[in-house]
Amino acid sequence: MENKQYLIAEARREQIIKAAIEVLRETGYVSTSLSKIANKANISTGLISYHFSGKEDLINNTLMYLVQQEWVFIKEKVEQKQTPTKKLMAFIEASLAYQGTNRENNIALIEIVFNARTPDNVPYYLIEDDDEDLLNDLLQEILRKGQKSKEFSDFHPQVIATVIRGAISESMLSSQHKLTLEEYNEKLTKSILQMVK
Amino acid sequence: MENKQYLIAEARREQIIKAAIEVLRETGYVSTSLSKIANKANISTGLISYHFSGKEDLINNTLMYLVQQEWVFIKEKVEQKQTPTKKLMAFIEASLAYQGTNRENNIALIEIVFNARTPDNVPYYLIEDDDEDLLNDLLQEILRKGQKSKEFSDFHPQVIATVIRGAISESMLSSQHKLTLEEYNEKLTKSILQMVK
DNA sequence: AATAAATTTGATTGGCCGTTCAAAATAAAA
DNA sequence: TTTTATTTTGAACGGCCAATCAAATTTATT
Repeated sequence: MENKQYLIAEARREQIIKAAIEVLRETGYVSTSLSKIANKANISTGLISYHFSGKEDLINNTLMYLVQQEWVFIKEKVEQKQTPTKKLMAFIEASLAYQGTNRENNIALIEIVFNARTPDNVPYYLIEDDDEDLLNDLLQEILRKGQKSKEFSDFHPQVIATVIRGAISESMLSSQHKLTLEEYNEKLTKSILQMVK
Repeated sequence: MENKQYLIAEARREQIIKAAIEVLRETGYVSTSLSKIANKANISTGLISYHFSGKEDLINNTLMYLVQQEWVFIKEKVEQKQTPTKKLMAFIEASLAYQGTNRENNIALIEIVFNARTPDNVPYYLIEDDDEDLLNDLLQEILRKGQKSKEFSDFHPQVIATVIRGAISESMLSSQHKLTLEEYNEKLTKSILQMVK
């Protein structure tokens, strides 16, 4: 026991969030309880209630943490490229890469999005967060600029954005193709470009 | 109270399944309990346990019922068309139409797929049911035949199938585009054809 | 009509849940 | 050091859950 036994609040909050992510992946949302999270983090249950106003608050903070992680990773990769075509390719590659290397985070995110509901009982997966979906905005901006520069053909940007993001999400779930991440990325990118060019 | 008070077993089972679908949509998987389902169906909780071996059994039967409903609907529409291109268009249109007109069923299906886990704790959404995913098989067959007849270009059928199904799933969730079902179907089909031709 | 089989009820049981809170431990401030 | 603020514990509470089962009701058979 050489660790500092008490961490300041912010570090403790992050520790709890990380424990929540682990438990979400291991047992699923339905079986995720505060006592399991507390156990995973080696703290008492009461401490979670001290740092978060309740289970819902903890879940929401965990979701924000997960969304932020993915956003930062993908945004950075996209910004390194200059042309819309290259940015689009970077977007796809980075999305697949993030899902490949942060599988635990992605599963936790799925568990939350498809389970949590607002106080008035609306599932998170049906919420239209027009202003909060940063990845969607980024992708749409790439598509629009590509159309302006004539690299891309004339299509409805939101529809194509939906197709691309659907393809990325689906590929995380269905591993029915027996391809490596690189092979899959190459084939997916080729088809998407065929569609937008 | 003019209904027959007692139904035979098969009818009772279906009644319970339909009540389960309603409760799943209204309250979400997490809050779905046998007593709520019993209440919705105006029967006692014990009766559910009499007709199903447990909650898990009921959920699995509900899932099979939902998958079957969608499968029959789409399969029929596809079989009415002759060429791979027309079959593909019918597949997309029927998938979107089913989701549009059976929203309650689709939400219940999502709630189950993203929550239920096998006894050894594998989420349903990660199971690779190679032999059980009839819709995937149907779509792949269409794509392969289209390649044989030279209507479609040379691509990896499973990858494209994943893209198409992802686009369809995603479109149910993200209604960020403000298009009608018909408009969306038209634009989506156009883009998909651009990709496979 | 009498008996057997199938169906339905509803109360009960034991278990896990999220939250609360007084008391203890630690850290910070004076 | 003394005092105050922050952090942590762990037990206790009320609530809902899935499952069980004996008793009651209805249907089928003889």
